Amino acid sequence: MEHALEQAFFSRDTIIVAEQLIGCLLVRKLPGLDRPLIVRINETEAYKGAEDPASHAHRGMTARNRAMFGPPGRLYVYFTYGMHHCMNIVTEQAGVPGAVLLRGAAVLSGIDEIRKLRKVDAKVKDRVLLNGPAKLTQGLAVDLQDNEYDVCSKAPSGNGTGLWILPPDPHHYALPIQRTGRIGISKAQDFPWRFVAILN
DNA sequence: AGGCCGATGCTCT
DNA sequence: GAGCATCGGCCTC
Repeated sequence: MEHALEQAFFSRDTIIVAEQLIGCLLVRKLPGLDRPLIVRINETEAYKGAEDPASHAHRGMTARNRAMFGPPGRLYVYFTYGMHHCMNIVTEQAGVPGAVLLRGAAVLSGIDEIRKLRKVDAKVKDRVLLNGPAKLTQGLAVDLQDNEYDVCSKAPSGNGTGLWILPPDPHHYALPIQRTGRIGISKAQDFPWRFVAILN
């Protein structure tokens, strides 16, 4: 394994982290799989604290959003709509809420296992397998058990579970990035805090 | 290609 | 009790 992104990467302004996570590789190790699942992040959104009306942390810390106030580099996973999970990487510094929602990715390795986890039939195209925040968590088997997991901790050896992030592949051209308003929210839709890789 | 809607249960007021 | 950082199916254009 190459060296994963360290805490210093995440301990910065949430918007910077959201933009720089585009093109990074998300690596997921699952029990019983000899090879990790690897995807390239292509859509993110930044969420902050009191100044962000759309953020779970807008009105302070609660049992659910506690991870957003903790140290950077950990996961903030929450359950929504009675059936879906969404995953964030915590940013800023301990005591200052912030997180980047991972909204979409392209599969680089482990396509068969990811298709199985997504429970899709053979007609579904690779391109749409992980193009949504709840599809991403389902396809990588991330749920509330992973809340507050430290993505900067050492990857597990053997057949344990782990998750970490690698910088963009240096052999790959940098992806052009589009910046837009966040989607799926009812407040602060004008904040341009969503980043999307322009593919092809 | 895009809009509407139901599913389904937790969180916060 | 209302709303939800969603998804997939079904409908119309």
